Amino acid sequence: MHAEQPVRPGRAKRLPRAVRERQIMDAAVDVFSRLGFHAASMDEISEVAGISKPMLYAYLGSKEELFATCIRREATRMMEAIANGVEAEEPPDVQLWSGLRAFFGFVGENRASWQVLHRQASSQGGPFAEELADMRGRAISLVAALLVHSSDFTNVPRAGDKEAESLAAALVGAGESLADWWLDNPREPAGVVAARLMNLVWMGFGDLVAGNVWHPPSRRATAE
Amino acid sequence: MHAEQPVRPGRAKRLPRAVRERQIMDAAVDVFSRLGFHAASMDEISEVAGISKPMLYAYLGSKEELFATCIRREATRMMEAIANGVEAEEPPDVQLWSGLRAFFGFVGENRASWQVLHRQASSQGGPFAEELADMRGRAISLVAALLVHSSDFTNVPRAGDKEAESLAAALVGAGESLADWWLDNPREPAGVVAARLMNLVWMGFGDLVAGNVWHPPSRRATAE
DNA sequence: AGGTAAGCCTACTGGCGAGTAGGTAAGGCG
DNA sequence: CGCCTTACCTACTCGCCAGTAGGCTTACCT
Repeated sequence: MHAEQPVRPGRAKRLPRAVRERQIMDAAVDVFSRLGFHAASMDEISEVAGISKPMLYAYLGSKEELFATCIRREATRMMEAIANGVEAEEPPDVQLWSGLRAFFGFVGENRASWQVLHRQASSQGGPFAEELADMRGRAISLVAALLVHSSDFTNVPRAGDKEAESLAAALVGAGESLADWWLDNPREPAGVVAARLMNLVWMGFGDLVAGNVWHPPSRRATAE
Repeated sequence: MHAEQPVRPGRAKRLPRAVRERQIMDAAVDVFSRLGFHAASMDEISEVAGISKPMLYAYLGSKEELFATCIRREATRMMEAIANGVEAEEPPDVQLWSGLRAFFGFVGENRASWQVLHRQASSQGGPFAEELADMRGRAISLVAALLVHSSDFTNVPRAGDKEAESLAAALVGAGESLADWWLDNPREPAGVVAARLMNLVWMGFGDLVAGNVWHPPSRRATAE
C-alpha cells in the first residue's frame, strides 16, 4: 500500500489561478444547485472544489459575489446556446421551434446550471434576484420582439408592447415549468418535450383538442 | 399625556388561542413572502404578530412547521377559490376560462399568499417543497384531467397520460409566470391578463399572429 | 374573594457558518 | 542555490438566530 489516494486531505496541488477559479465555479454551481443559496456553506463548496475556504475568498470574494458570478456565467452560457440555435432569417414559427429545441437541449445537458438559475436565484431576496431577473427580462424581451415582428408580417391590427411582453412572460414561464417537470420525468428526449410545448403555444389547446398538430417544416431536426 | 399608544411595547392583550393563531399565521405569511424562508426570523414574525417569540413555539411549533402550515393554508385557500370558479358542466374552453379567471383573481387579491406559495416554497429544499409540489401536482393533475376529458369529446387518437401531464405542467407554469409578471406590472385588471393567457393557450400564437382571437361565449364575465 | 390555568413575557444558551489572521510550501528566476 | 512571489493551509473570531427556562399576570369559575 503506497497510501496513494488521489484525494489528499493535506495540501492541494499547485495550480494557476485561472484554472482554480474554474474549478471553484464548477463546485459552487454544483453545491448551490443541490442545496440552495442559504443552505450551501462555503465550507462545503471549498471541500467539493478540493481547496480550503480562504482560497474562495481570495479568488471569488464573498458568498454573495460568488453566487452572483455563478448566475451570470450560467445565464450567459444558456443565452448563448439559445442564440446559436436560432437564425433570424427563418419564419417566426421556425425561429420559435429552434429556440425551444436549443433551450431544452441546454437544460437537459446542464441540469445543475438550470437549478441554480431558475430555482435558486429567483427566490433569494438579495442582489441575485436582480441579476437573474435581468437575464430573464432579456429573454422575455427577445421573445416579445419575435412576437411583434411576427404580427408585422400579417394583417393584425397591432400587438401592443405590454401585450407582447406578457405573452412572452407566459411563454418563458411555460418553458421553465415544463423544464422542471421534465427533470422529474426524464424519460423523454429533449426534442419531444420541445415539440410538445411548440404545439401548445403555436397551435393552442383548441387545435390540439381538435386533432391538429404542428410539424417542423423540413426534415432536419426531430429528436435529441 | 395619557401614554395611550395602541402599540404597547410591554404586554399584549390577552386573546383566545384560536384568534392568536390566526394573527400569527397572517404575520408569518407576510414576513415569509417578503423575506423568504431563511431570511425571515422568528423574532420578526413574532414582532409583526404583536407577541413574543415563545408564543410562536407554544402555538405553531418550530419554524419549519410554521412555514409548512402557512403553505398548506394558503394553497388550500387558492385551490378552493379556483374550484369554486369552475363548473364541471361547461365545455372545456369555458372551464379553462373560468379557472384562469379565478386564479388571477385570487393572485391579485392575495399577493402575499402567492409569493409564499410560488417563490418561497418551491425553492427551499426542506419538507416544504414536498408540501408545495404536492399541491402543484394536484393542480397539474386537475388540468391534465380536463385535457384528457376534452380530447375524449373529439376525434383525437388519444392524449397520452404523460403528454397531458406535461402540457398541464406547461400551462400551470405559464400561469405562474404570468402572475409574477403581473405583480411587477399591475396596471391591468385580472380579467385582461386571464384573457391573454386564455388566448395563448387556447388559440396559440399561430392563430394570434393571424389575427384570430378567442372570446368568452356569453356576456357574463369580462374584466375585474 | 381566592384559586388556577391559560396566556404572556424577559432573558438566556448553543451551534452554525461567514469571514480572517497569520503562517507554510512550492515553483520560478537570478 | 538562495530568494521571493504566489498558491495554499490551519485555526481561529464573531454575530446571528432557532429554540428554551423559568417567572409574571389576567380572566374566568366557584
